[in-house]
Amino acid sequence: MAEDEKEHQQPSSRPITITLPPRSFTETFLSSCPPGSMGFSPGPMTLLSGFFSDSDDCKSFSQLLSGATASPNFKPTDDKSSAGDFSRPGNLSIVPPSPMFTMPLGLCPVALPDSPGFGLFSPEGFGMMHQQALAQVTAQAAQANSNMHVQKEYSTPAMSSTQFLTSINNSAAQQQQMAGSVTDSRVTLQELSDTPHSDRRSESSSLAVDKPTDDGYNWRKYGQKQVKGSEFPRSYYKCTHPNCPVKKKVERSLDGQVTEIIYKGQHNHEPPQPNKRGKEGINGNSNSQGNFEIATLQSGNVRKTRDMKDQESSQATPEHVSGMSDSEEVSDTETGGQIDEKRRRTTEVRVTEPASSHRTVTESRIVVQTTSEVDLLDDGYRWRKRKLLVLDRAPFSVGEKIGTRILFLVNIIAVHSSTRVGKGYRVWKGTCRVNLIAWVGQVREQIQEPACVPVVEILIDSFGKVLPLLRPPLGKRQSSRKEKKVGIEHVQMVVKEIALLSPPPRSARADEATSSPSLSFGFGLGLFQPEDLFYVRENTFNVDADLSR
DNA sequence: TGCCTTTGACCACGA
DNA sequence: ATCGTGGTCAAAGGC
Repeated sequence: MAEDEKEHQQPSSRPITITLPPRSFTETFLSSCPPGSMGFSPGPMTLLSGFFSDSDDCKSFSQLLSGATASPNFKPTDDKSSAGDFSRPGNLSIVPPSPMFTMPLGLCPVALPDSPGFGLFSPEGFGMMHQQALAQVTAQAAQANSNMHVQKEYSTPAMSSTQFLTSINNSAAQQQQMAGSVTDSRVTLQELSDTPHSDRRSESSSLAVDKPTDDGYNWRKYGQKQVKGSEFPRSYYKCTHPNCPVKKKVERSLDGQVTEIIYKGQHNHEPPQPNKRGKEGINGNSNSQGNFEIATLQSGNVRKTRDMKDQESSQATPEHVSGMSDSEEVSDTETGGQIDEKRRRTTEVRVTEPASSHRTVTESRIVVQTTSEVDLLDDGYRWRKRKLLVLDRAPFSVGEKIGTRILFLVNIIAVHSSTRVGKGYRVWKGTCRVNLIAWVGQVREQIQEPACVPVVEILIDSFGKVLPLLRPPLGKRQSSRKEKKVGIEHVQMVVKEIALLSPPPRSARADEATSSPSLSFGFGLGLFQPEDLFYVRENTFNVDADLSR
């Protein structure tokens, strides 16, 4: 890179956004999925709506929330018995599982392949799905598809969700996630849950700045260039698999944060096994980034690029995710190497800057990663951008079916207090802006261990990547065979709408955001309802201090 | 030794 | 035809 270019590089201040698929797609997708059959995590809010379609048609996020809170089953969790020793702030409401929709246990949204609505997880297209999905963001997201068929695919050795997530995580996180929250969780869930947090932490910390995000595939960098209009250099990667045409462009800020990822093409192979992957694939950093990517993909952030306009090839691509008509059959008979790249249909999963804070779910972009800089959005408040948050799923012990649980990934904008409720767990009280991801976690069996219910740990490495902590406090874990990890269907949603429902406190006002020394920002994940206030001190995320076990 | 990154040069495309 | 820009190549070097 030229020196002058380097000089132009500035610390990252660009948030990562995810481009969501057109609403029409999600709607179509949702409508095609029978209630209760969704086994993946929806991505965009519209997907979430779809989940509720059996009881409510296409409700807005707010409506959904309202519905959730209004549910007969809903009530603030003031019963500590349901939360173990959690000292949950009074206004930190926990939304009881709702019967609105159910999901098969163990299904991981993101990894579910072969969804009618999403071609991403088709056996042949899974790889690409993964990446795209990554793009969609795991944590966030996306996750996709969903039906029993998907479940079946999901369980196959070739692409178990765990593997998928693992590869992704190994390379990254869900938040990604938020978008990071984004997660294909399947992978991470298991892998991460089996990995000591401390280890993960260290791994994450070692992430090389210029390593491509780990999305389960191996990449070779073949170029880097300073692109006009972008303050960060763009790196070009090719999938190292022979004849695989997939490429991706990654833009990173100087501090290594991914600001944009664009995938092109479709893998014509399955992700390499974890043990065969490059170093990158197994380090924590990769994980967090991978999650991010996954999240992105899951969120359905696949969009056609300008290249698509003249690409007539019918090669299978994740276009289903991007809103292509189901009728658009894709024949995956050509390999990337055999196809002129310029002729191939290109699908990009892009993470770009968010536009307006008022954008709704129907809009195509979601912020999945941000920097710590304070940005003035157009909603009258000043918000501090945070980093990618990728979460997988929460640990649940299961008992009898109780319904659906909704988890929202929230962006804490002002922390009033945080209470440590057991080792590794903390309940935050504050004002949140759920502008990143929303997850829908479905718990079909009654939670036997209250401590596992309401709180989802969040681990953030030194790079600001959020890694999912999937296990309940060790002391509360149940070794019983009855204990299962219930996959939380990840739904990437634009939750800004929630912020509107719950105006930021004065402390969050733009005029105070930068002047108030007590103002902190962070991420939190929890059961949420519009009026809830979540406060998290930024230092709450200090892994060493709060998440060590 | 193989794989990967770096990086300047080159190419294609559109205005 | 020229220029700007994005994307790719490929030699050199690093790990």
